[in-house]
Amino acid sequence: MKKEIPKAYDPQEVEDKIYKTWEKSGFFNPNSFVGNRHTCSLQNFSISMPPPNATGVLHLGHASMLAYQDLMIRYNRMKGKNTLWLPGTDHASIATQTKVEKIIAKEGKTKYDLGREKFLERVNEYVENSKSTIKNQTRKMGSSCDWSRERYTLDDGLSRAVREVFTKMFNDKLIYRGDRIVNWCPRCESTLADDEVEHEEQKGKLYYFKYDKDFPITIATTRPETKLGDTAVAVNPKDERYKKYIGKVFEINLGNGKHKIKIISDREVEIKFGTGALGVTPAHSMTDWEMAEKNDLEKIKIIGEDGKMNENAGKDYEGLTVLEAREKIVQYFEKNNLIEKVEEVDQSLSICYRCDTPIEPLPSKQWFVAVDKKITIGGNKYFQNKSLKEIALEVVNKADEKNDKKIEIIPERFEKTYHNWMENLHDWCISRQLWFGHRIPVWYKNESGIRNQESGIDITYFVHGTTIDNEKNKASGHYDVKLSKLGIQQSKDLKKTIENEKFDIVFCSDLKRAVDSASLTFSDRGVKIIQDERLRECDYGDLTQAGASEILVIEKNVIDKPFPKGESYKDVEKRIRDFLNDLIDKYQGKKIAIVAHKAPQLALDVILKNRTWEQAINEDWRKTKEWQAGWKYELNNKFDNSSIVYTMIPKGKKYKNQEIYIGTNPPEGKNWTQDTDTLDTWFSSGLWTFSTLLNQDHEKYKTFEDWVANSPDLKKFHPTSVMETGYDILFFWVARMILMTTYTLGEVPFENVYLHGMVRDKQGKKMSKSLGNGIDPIEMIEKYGTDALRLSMIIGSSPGNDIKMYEEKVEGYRNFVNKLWNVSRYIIMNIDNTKEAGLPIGSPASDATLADKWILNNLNNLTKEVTDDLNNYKFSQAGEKIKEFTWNDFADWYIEISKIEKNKNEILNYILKQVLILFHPFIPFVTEEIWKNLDSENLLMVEKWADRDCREQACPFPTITTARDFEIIQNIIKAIRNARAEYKVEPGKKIEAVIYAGNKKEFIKSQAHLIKNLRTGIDKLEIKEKDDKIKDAVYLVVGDIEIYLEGIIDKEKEKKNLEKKIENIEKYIFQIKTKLGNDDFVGNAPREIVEKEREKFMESEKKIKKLKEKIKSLL
RNA sequence: GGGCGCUUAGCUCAGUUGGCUAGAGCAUCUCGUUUACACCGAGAGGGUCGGGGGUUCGAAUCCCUCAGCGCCCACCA
Repeated sequence: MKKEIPKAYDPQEVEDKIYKTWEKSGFFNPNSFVGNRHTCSLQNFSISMPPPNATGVLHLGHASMLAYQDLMIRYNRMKGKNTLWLPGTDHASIATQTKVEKIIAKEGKTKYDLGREKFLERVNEYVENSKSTIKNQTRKMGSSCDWSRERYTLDDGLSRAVREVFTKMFNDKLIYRGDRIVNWCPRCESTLADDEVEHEEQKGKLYYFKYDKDFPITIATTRPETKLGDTAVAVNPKDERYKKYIGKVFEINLGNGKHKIKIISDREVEIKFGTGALGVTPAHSMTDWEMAEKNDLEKIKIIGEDGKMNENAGKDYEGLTVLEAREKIVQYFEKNNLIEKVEEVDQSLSICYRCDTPIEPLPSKQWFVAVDKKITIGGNKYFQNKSLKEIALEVVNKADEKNDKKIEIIPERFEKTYHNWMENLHDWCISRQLWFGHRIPVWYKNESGIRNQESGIDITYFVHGTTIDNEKNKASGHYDVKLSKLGIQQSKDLKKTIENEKFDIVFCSDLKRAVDSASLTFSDRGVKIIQDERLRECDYGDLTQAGASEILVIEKNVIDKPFPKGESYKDVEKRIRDFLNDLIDKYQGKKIAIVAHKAPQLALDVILKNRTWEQAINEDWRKTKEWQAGWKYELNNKFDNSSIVYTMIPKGKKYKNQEIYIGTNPPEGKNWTQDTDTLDTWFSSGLWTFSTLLNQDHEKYKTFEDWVANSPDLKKFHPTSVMETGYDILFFWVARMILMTTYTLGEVPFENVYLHGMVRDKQGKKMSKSLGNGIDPIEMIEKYGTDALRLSMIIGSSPGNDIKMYEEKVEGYRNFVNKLWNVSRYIIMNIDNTKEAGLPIGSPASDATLADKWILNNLNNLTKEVTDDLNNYKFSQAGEKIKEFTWNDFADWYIEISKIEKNKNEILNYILKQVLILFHPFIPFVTEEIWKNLDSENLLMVEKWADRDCREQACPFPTITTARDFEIIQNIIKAIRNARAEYKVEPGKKIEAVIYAGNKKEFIKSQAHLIKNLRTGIDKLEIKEKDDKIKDAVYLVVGDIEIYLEGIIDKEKEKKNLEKKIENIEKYIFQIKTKLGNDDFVGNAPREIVEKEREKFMESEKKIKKLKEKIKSLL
């Protein structure tokens, strides 16, 4: 006994240490791994780790993905391949932004309160945090990925790749900007791609109604509120009821002004549904939009981006939420007796896949990727007058044998799913109105320096009422001062003046005079007043409270240079610009009132009216002089009291007229502003396999082509070997990578796709926080160890099928890991020579026992089968086989035998090592730790794989196939044990046995030591050739061998036993008899099969004869 | 509406191209302190392979059909 080894394996004690050893070795990085290459071919093997979202923590889904990938990586590394596993994280724009929004909501804030910049700071802070959590947890799983190559989708290099590809696609006319109906999530305030919309079955009401009394057709709808935007009614052309109306136009009024309804025909309309007539709402339904396109109908947008009805819906509805509007219009219909009936129906509701908010289809101007446009790209073998969709279909097509670079999906059935999805793919909307993500590399020329917006925002600016300071001609700056009596009156007057004006929202500066004016003017109007400190008066610093006359003189001097301790007009301009950009982000198409001060108003002149500061000040002076009384303006005729109306961007201004620049870097020159939209997360994820392999010092390369050509990793590791991921993101991600990569590089992103299933709970339900049925992988690791967790996810699962997880399962594998540990503990503690297997080849051959040959033979078969299985992605089978071998053959039989036969150090050591090698990719920690305890020089992680390809000598011992022979001995032993249990022989009691072995006598004799000593409790064993007399003993038959156990017989029991055995065998014989009696079977079945049946028949006949004889003798 | 998958022991699953009396783990029951391991060992019971039909000498396996469950896609207002 040389070493003290703990009785039980303690994963907590070893895992972190082992991981550190691996990391330190540098072997995660293929550049520094030279380990065992000499025996195997120098192929490359690479996997891009599907980037976990930079949000939250690792869940079981990640754990299973990591287990599979690490398994493949470790296997291939041991095979001697140049192996790279590249880790990273995805910024996951919408998921992350939603998450951070929720966090700041708890602080009572919205993203607008923070502003774009500050909000993004918060997001990045959050991302950094969860990134490090995820990284640590990835390590906990034992992942042997190359951390030196870790990437993040928002890295500099990866971001450039995004801009490069966007630009390239734009130049190839694959990206265009279109005014189309899109999926809009009112909560995220962003568009969504078609597949980011989920459908939920819901009960809904189907209303049957007429637009008005004179309208001849009843239509049915589940969304009455959208009827305010109807411009047609569609009927099936074959529908006799409505044929006469087709082409006619009716004028209706739903209370939002008159509009025309044209009766059109469309084959898509189902005659049997509802009334067979469909109200067409072009702006708010995907189907209707297409009909409108075909029929050239007007598209009236009545629902805004905030999910509320807009002015097109009419005065009664404007500002109402969709549901409020629904109620209201139903009331209207009821009042006017227009409703025929209301039906309960099941409908599918579209919701956002990130926040479950109902989706509004809206027309909007967005960026799209054209998937059906055929293009030709020089040097790209795929794109020769082909579309993205066509190539994506071609590349995943088993039937197409000619295609040399095709992608194989495992399991195969998902290729069908993929095709089905791809064939139905529409142009992909890639712009998002999110803040977090890659800004779209598009710049607009705009004199104001503010992003152009088509829908426009109306700003009505009110300077606050006269204050006490005003009356004294004092400059107030940031000093809080009260309104004078006049000021209060002015504000009240203004309230009356603008009585009929509707504002969506009011902003005021947070200084008292502005707050008071605003609340006097806008009280009781049901409009929200928001204070914003960016609207404050210019801070005049030391001049605050000085006489105004002085300010007037030197006002122009404050343009660039602040007064001491104050700020300049340029500073004011800056904060106002900032404020306006916020408005643009949130208040598209809204009418806004601002109540603030003079300087901010001048800044608006500068920004929106394109004045210089000098001009603005001069104009202001003129006005002031003209009217003498300080703070009244009448620049716009609309109001007669201190107001100015700005329309930030005129409505309907077309982008065609606008100068636009698309490129990787910002354009030269002034007044370019970048589009504030960001790109769909999946756009950057689509580049993941190659953007991560591009050189990170990208600045060196001026062109993209140059950059690509000078990235050695890309050459070496791309296409990646396997893409391992869950089937749930086949479309989101896998499909997009195929689209984007074949287009950009002219090669596929990966050669194989391995899809694993979803991890579910014991009942097969999805794990979720709300159900509380989730299992935390880290908790499992702490309790049972990483290896146990890994095994419990790999064994018993098949590709593409969901896997059920529960704690007992992990516990079971923990037990196995401990068993392996104890196997090694026994061997190490009992073996003198554990040094490297410089095993003298052939030396133990001469005295190799049957058991030796049997176990070695089994090990050889195991090695071959496991290698085959792993090559064919049959991970579960491979793992199960090793486990079975280890536990059953090795531990339960062979080690026990070694205690009897002795001197098996070399073989025990050899088998243990082979098992460790085979098992390492599955359970890296415990195997590495045992390996270390064997005083090995190298890490197991880089040990050569166990099969013939990697080792000169797969097995140093001669192995003859004697499996059958050993099984005879096993069966004899099992039969004796069985009988002992059945006859309740006391454990300690020794028994005597006689075996009649016929011509196997000598063979059985040679193994008598095993029969005696392997828990059979046999004291005296006689082995004879022929059954000379039947003794008064328990009788057993194993094949053609008969066994008598003496001294334990209970005649009644023995009789029953034998009878039962006879019964069973008779049943069996009957089956074989009918088979053999069937001429068709004998004539048609393969000879071997028939022969086997005959053998079985004869054997059973013999057996039954013997048993019958035995029964007779008992009587 | 279209497509896909699943249904094998009480539970979780194996079962390769049809061919050894359909297997394993957990659970149950009976024994057990033997040079590692009770996170263990020795044994036992438990299944008309969802139902029905077909192809075949032979079906858990291939085909059809029905039922139940689950998933994905789709513009049923």
